[in-house]
Amino acid sequence: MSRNEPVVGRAYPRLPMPVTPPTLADVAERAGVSRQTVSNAINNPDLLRPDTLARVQEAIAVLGYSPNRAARNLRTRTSQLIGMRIGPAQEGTANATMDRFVHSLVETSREAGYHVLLFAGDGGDPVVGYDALLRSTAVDAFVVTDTYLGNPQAAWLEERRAPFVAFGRPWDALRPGTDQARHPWVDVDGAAGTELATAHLLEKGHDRIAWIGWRKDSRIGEDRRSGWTRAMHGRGLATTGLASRVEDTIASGREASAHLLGSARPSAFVCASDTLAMGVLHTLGDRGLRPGADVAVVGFDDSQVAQVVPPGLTSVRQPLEDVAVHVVSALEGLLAHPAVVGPGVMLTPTLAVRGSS
Amino acid sequence: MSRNEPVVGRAYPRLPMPVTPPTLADVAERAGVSRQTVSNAINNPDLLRPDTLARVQEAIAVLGYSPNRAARNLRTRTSQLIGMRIGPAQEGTANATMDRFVHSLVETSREAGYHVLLFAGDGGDPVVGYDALLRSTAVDAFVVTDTYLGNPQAAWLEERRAPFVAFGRPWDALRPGTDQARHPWVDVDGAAGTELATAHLLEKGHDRIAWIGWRKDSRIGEDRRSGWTRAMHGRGLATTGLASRVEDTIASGREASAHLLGSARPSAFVCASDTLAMGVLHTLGDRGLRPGADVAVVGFDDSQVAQVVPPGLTSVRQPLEDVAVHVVSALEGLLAHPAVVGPGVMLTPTLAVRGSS
DNA sequence: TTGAAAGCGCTAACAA
DNA sequence: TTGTTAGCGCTTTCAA
Repeated sequence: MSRNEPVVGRAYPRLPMPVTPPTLADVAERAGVSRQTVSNAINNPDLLRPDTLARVQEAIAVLGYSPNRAARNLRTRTSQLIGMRIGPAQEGTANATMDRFVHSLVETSREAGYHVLLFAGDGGDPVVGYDALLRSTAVDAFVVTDTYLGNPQAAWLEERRAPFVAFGRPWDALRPGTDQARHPWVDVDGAAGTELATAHLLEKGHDRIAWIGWRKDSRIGEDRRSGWTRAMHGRGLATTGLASRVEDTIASGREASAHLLGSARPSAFVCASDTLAMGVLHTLGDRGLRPGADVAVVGFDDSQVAQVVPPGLTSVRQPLEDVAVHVVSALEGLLAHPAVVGPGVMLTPTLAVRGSS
Repeated sequence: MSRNEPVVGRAYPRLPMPVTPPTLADVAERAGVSRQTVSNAINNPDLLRPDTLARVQEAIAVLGYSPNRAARNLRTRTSQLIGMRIGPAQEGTANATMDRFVHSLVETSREAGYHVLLFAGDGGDPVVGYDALLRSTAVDAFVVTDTYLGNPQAAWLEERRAPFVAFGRPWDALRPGTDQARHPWVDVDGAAGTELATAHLLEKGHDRIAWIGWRKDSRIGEDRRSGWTRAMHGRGLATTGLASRVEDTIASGREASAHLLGSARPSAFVCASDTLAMGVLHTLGDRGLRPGADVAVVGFDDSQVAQVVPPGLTSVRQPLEDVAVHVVSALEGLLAHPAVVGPGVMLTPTLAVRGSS
């Protein structure tokens, strides 16, 4: 029952686009059939006799017809649009996960017949943007990417029965008594990533591996931290005095690493973000230490920064292309069967090894 | 004549959102007026008597009404959507101009009552994405960002009389006999940026300043290069042997700078991109030279990479927020008066000075 | 397998 | 100042 886009024939000389695009009626007249038959040719081609179908398709090709979106949307009560909120660009950090994800989402959505509608967050109330789009039925569903902030969006959207898929597990929105969330979600196993990073450093012979992460109230931060402790403890190594929890800024990473180098004297750092890892690189630069050769550093996110900074920053890479694929397929399931909420999807990151380790 | 979004009252207890959102008719019934009066209350509030308006607004607030987008779009033949093609994320480079621009565009569009619809480029024909959206009247206009590649999009869109504004001057699409383009455009003066960068280095006492730019067939590259030569020649300094034209990759920048350091022995580099500048930083790292202290480096784009790499990469910054503002206002002008094409807008970049110079 | 009728929710034009 | 009528272009009945 796929909603086929009209096939644009190559053999037919296409008429120049008139001021107002052709409608179903124009195609019907040219093909000598009724409007419904043209509609069927597009949406249910199996219903037509082959010769009728061919005649209609020729008319479609010649006229360059494509169904008017607004009319179709009005009639079918869909928009083929996925809404995603995008915050202001984060300058002065290495954070670009969302940008990379947007690219993947756009590509994946296209294959599913959807476009991505971007909207800005209102400075004050984070929910107004969602509300406006929802009330006006401007989008079919949302992709929510900032569940981790403890934002009320997920709960708010659930209450409205608004279709959405979260990129980020529902840290505290599980159904009572189950491990099932009320909404579909896709996430990347951060702890597995940092465990991978730590194991990599252990293999390289490091045994004093420090952690620089986010403040304790960050669920993601604590999750990523747990991968480091798990790997260390698994080797019987202590972590006392080797951890630091700070803001996600270059300056904080710089300070934390300077402090740790003076106290616990680690030979390697695992960081909760590339931003923090870049802070470590600053400290090494200040002290004339060489990343990789003197002190190993691993970041998280595999940002452009990690890829291009000399001598290359080893970093945990989230499979954002796969995330997008799972998000879109969850979205399709959600729109097809609104009542059914499938299980969450947890993906495993990889490690991009570069000069810094 | 502004198309006001309905005011959401705080004083009125909002009814829970029903399964199907309220329509104009629901509001009309509740307010005891006709549907047209409700429509006027939203689109032409001045036409209503204050007490009627208040009654309607109360009903709107209580019901949480917002006009159905599809119906409005169908009737007004607009979509309040701006289409923008987004390519795949460029990994392994420092190029993120488009991402930063998208953020700015989304924010600016919102103020003008538009949303941004992102679509992916078909690998083969770059025009199919535009074509599909145009034929189905899914967007009101496009923002085209890759005119510089010599892509046929601008000409193609012009031929279709599709409304669009280009980010990037029309390098070879000027009207015959004039310096006017056939379409509105906004661009940043690259030559002014590199001239600024070169002048900055000259002030710092450098006189052997090298250029690493793109291949000669890149109009943007040659434009940026001209700012460097202008500044050098303006001080009576020769540029012979100080320039290199390569691919826009880290490796190319690395090789070119290594070669130049061995031949012309420059004390500073001006680069056509942050990617190339990062290549220079790689070479300096290889040779134990300190950016800023031993050799100065300036990039172009003020990417995240420039901002966070130690000791900070001085870089030419494009005023993308302003670009977005001018693009959106050109778009509004275009949609209001399709026949009139205003003059292009050229903006001046600034220099973000950091440790590398 | 094809066609006729109805209506999605809104706004423009006109009438009262 | 408010209400009535018509119709944007499409798809979903239902009838032929």
